[in-house]
Amino acid sequence: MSKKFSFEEVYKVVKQIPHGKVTTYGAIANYLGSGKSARTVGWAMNSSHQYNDIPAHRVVNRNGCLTGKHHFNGTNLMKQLLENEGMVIKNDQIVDFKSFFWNPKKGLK
DNA sequence: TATGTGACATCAA
DNA sequence: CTTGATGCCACAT
Repeated sequence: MSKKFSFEEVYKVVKQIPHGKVTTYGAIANYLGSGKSARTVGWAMNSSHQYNDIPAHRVVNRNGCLTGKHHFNGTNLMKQLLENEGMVIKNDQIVDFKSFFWNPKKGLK
């Protein structure tokens, strides 16, 4: 049941991420119907730079690693934002990531 | 129309 | 446990 999706769909989901929670590219892709298009989701984030309502810092890879921090303003901006949301970052990785994980299927229902 | 790309995910050794 | 290689899909040129 593979389904196609647009970047706009990705943005919509990312914008729905609750404060203090995070999700993964794969989860978004799976929620949109294409579990194998996680890369495309990441690419959508890349384009999200031209927007200002996309909390891309709440989207990380499956390991909870801040993969996209290099694409932010500098280096520690993403980390600061996540810490500001109430989580702890260690070695560019979210501590107890699964506890902060937010599933789009449950969140949006 | 075809080719290249990328902030991932998963498997094998 | 760590590292390397492969598959995958939507978008830009």
